[in-house]
Amino acid sequence: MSNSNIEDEKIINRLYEIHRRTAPKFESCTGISQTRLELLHELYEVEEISQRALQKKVNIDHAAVTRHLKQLEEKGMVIRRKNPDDQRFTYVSLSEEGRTRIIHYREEKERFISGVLNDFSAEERKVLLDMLTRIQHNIERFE
Amino acid sequence: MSNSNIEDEKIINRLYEIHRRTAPKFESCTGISQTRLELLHELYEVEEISQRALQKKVNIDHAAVTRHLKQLEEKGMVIRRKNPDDQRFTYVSLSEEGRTRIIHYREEKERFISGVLNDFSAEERKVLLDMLTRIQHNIERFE
DNA sequence: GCTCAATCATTGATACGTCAACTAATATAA
DNA sequence: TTATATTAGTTGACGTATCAATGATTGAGC
Repeated sequence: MSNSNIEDEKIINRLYEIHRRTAPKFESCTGISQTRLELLHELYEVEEISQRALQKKVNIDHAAVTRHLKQLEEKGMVIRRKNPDDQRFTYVSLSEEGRTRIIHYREEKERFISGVLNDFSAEERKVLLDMLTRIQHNIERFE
Repeated sequence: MSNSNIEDEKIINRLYEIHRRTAPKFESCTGISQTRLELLHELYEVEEISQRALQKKVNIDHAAVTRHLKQLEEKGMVIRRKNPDDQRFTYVSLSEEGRTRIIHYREEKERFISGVLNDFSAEERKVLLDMLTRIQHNIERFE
């Protein structure tokens, strides 16, 4: 196992560990999970959207989207209705309550992110985002 | 929601998405999950170690460690035995088969990592690892 | 020596992601 | 128009992480 790759390995391991340790703290800080907030945020930006289109935006599995939205509906955060013109589609929108509460969530998220990146200069943030984007592309190209 | 934070938000979202998309591909490429390979790798480096010490090294929850080791034991990859001098401790070691098979896993992991970082210069890798390490520290300091 | 605290391991409940199988509705093409 | 394919959504099975509760063993203080 060559020497240079030990460092590369650390990169991959760090990426994994960062995720594992971020997820619970994100939720305890903001009061909502990252994925759910992302869903709400997409809904915040539109009037109404089909589940399918929403799923494409957040890019997680259909099944997960269905379950999240079902629970968000139970909590009164979102509203779902079938498209009368094509009953296959379910349209989703933020409820009034959802639209109110997301503001608070987003503020907490901002604070959380500020903490995570607090010692990063603007330039560093740019470089980091660029690198992560490249990694993401590299991963897509597998198989 | 201020403008600069949109970019910061992308960083956090990328980190999350990278993990989500890496995990399944890592496993399909190498034939084993990242966490399990990490466990095996720690075992590879020692003769025998207590579950507790192993857990501290890989830094995931006790419960997860127990379950992984139980399954790895069922597959004949590791051997577990109680410490006769202190029955609270369970010692774990790689079986012969485990010791053989990890070599292949590690090779595949190396290939995987090479793909993920293929367009990164040595300098970039260094910078990236440094940044990720800083992020990790920042996350630890929460709450 | 006996009780209480500490430590390791296990198990249960929960959360969230994947894939695969299925249902329902619509589009296509013979 | 009727059979077939496609598309959206749901559900089930599974993997793996977390936290909380429990069991078992050992250590410490009285």
